[in-house]
Amino acid sequence: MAATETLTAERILEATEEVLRRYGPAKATVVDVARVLGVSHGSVYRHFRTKAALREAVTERWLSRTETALAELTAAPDRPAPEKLHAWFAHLFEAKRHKAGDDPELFATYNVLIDENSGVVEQHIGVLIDQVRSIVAEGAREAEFTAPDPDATARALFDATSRFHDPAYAPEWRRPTIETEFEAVVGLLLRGLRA
Amino acid sequence: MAATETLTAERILEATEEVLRRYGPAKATVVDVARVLGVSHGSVYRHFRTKAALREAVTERWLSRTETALAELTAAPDRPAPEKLHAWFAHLFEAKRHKAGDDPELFATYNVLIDENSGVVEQHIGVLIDQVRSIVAEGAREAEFTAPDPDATARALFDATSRFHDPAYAPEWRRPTIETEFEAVVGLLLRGLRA
DNA sequence: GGAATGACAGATATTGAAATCTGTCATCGC
DNA sequence: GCGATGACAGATTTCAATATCTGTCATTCC
Repeated sequence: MAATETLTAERILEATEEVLRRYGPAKATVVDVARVLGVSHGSVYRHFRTKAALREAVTERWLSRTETALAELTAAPDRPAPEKLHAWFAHLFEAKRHKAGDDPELFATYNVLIDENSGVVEQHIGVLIDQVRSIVAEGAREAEFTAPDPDATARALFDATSRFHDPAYAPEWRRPTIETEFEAVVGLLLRGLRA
Repeated sequence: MAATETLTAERILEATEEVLRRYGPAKATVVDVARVLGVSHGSVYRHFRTKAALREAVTERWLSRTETALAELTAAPDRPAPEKLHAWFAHLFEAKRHKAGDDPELFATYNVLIDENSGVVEQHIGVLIDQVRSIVAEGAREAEFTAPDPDATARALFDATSRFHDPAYAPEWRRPTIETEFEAVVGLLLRGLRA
């Protein structure tokens, strides 16, 4: 009713994302976020203890969208594990590349978090590796993969494909040959997994 | 005879390396280098057209030491290709890790070059990939490897092991589990190569 | 004659003062 | 009573003046 809806964490996150998109992580301030919401910056601090916590929450939400999309792929039934694993990495690569290209400022925010050693990124990687582990274990169960230690194998797969999902390589993702290079690496890894 | 030997490019490189080691790439100046040599900075410019060229020459020399050591390994006769490839990557990892740990300032200089998109680094990578290609081709000849396109395969191997030689990951090379992770990745790749 | 010098202009980096921002909290208003 | 406010202190960033550095070149010196 009132022109001012109640101030929720969700609304603050929305506004923060908008401000980050517009100004980037270097210029965005908590006062900017408060201004967008038409409140004082003190009110923002009622919901997020620090600016870093706010930044983390935005990134967490942003990363969880990728996690969810990949989780669906992971859970898909009746699909051979090798094909599934290939599709999973291709999708991850595509998602990261898309984010780097279309949301450069939010992507930069994500990189700030990496430098800060925030647990959010570590956790994100943990979730992703766990999805890989799940596909590897499935492949081993169906005797398509040899993987004595699915956990270590999943991590190895993730490490070996770093060039295609680690933000440090984002500038290289525009090269026209990058798709071919991706296929060469994933092809080699899948061969290595074969039972 | 004279207290002052003639000023050669080699002597300048030596002095530059010393200065870089002491002050790091951010603080080292051409005047510092000249002071170490007891000459005016104008004399340094007689041998190197710009400061960037000097920095490049130092790094090139530094990188070529690694290239030479690995070339010996590559050329070793009577050694199975899989074993050779494993040793090659282990040696590269060890060399890079050693440089990052023992020569942090020179390592930082190397990273400056990467940001400058200097051809020196690209060339270094080219030389390394060519060595890998040579081992892969040898393995294919001896029917130990399946590698329809040794060049693409070499690049894929290099890409897949980025985490263990790309300076961007240097901070991670202190983790105690890194060796295990290296072995997991290389093991998987060697399996993928097997004929 | 040819290498070395050092004064110089323009570019880059440093510094310190002023402005802005973060995070707190006593107070306000519903 | 409880969330919102805005004044405030300390931390951080910005900005402009100052200092240093890079790269050139006319001149010096062997």
